[in-house]
Amino acid sequence: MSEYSLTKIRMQTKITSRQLEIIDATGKILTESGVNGLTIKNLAKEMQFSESAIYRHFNSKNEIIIEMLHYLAETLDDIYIASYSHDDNPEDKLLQLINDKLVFFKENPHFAVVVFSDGLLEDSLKANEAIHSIMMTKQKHLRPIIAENQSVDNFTNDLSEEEIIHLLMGVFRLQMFKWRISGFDFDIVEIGNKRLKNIITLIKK
Amino acid sequence: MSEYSLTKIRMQTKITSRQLEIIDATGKILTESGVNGLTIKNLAKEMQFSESAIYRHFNSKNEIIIEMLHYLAETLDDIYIASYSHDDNPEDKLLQLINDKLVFFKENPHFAVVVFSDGLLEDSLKANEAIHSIMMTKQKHLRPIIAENQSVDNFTNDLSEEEIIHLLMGVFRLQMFKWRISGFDFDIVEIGNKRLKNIITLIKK
DNA sequence: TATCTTTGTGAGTGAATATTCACTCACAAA
DNA sequence: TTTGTGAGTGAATATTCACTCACAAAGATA
Repeated sequence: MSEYSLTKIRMQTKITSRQLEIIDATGKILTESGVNGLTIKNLAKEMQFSESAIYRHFNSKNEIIIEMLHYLAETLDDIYIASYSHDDNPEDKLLQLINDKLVFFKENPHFAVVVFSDGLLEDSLKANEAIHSIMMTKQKHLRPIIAENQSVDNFTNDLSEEEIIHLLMGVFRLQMFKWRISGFDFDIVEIGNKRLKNIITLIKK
Repeated sequence: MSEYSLTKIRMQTKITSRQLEIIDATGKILTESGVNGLTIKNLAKEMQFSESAIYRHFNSKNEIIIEMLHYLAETLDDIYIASYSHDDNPEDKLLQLINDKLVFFKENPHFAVVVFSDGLLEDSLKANEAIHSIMMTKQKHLRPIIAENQSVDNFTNDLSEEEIIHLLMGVFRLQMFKWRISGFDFDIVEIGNKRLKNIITLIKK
């Protein structure tokens, strides 16, 4: 395997375990109290140490958010890679990919919040960048699977690859949004998989 | 001030022209600087008068946001009502409805931001309520049109009414999101209508 | 003319905010 | 034994926040 295999080139933003804890706490606060609740004070309270200690691990509040988005992007990339199998038929590949992603969000609901909260940063440039990168990651993994399904005539060619991806992402984003504003009240894995089946019903030849 | 906002009882929250200007400015700021950029100071700067003058027209910052959401909900409702025609065939009704909505957002891009920004308020109760109401409004108008299309066998019955609506809303929300982070760089009416055609291709019998 | 009413202002206020400061302290390497 | 370090602390900082209030200009009204 080449050292420069596409999927592996993301640089290891080495994150300490403490930093990860803080990122988790950030997510938790965002989940419970929204954007305005995310203050260093609340973060310190959640971490059960002083406000100043936060700055031992991050240079600024913005950095925390950006690091969180990067971490999420990397983690999702890993999930997509892990769920990839050469053996399955292309439709099962899609089912597997989506299911794994749903399970991840079920287990880490606070990340569901972050994906939708734009306007998190004053300097929205870097945030948009990070959010964009998350969307691109998903697209990167989805694209070949859709293409394969189309080429074996399992999915329709009435819509382009890109259009089908948009459809999928739109439906899932909305479902995640509903999940979130419901207070994570239902089983996102179950409902999410149902939505996928719905779409497959439509795009299957 | 009693708020019995069942679907039909839209009380005329009489809004002055000055208030509307402030609401517009609010949307503009949200678009450009995100949630954290929305301060009374910035609002005053945008309005080109003093901070205290804002309080001549609204009692609090929260009130501005809530009033903005109400105004948006009412305006959208009006648009839906205006676009409704008894004569058209059910598919054209859908095309018309979506097109009118797209045109509205094209002309008022800053409102496109608001729809996605939850966590706008600390006291998120009323805001979430308002956002929920906007989504319900759309659903209220979409539902009978979808149902009619299904009942005349123009749209598939493989998916329920609700599932088709979810599909539509998901696809449009994502498209609006892309529009927004692109800096409103493309013609949302054109692309949006294309997306609708895509979906119709799939759900048409 | 005299007096409301509306809409603006400038100068404040206390609270909250992110960030910095000087400082401990346990621990480990030299 | 000395020295360096990572990880914590409480107090202090400057800034920003939403909001208040006494006051003024200008119409409308009486």
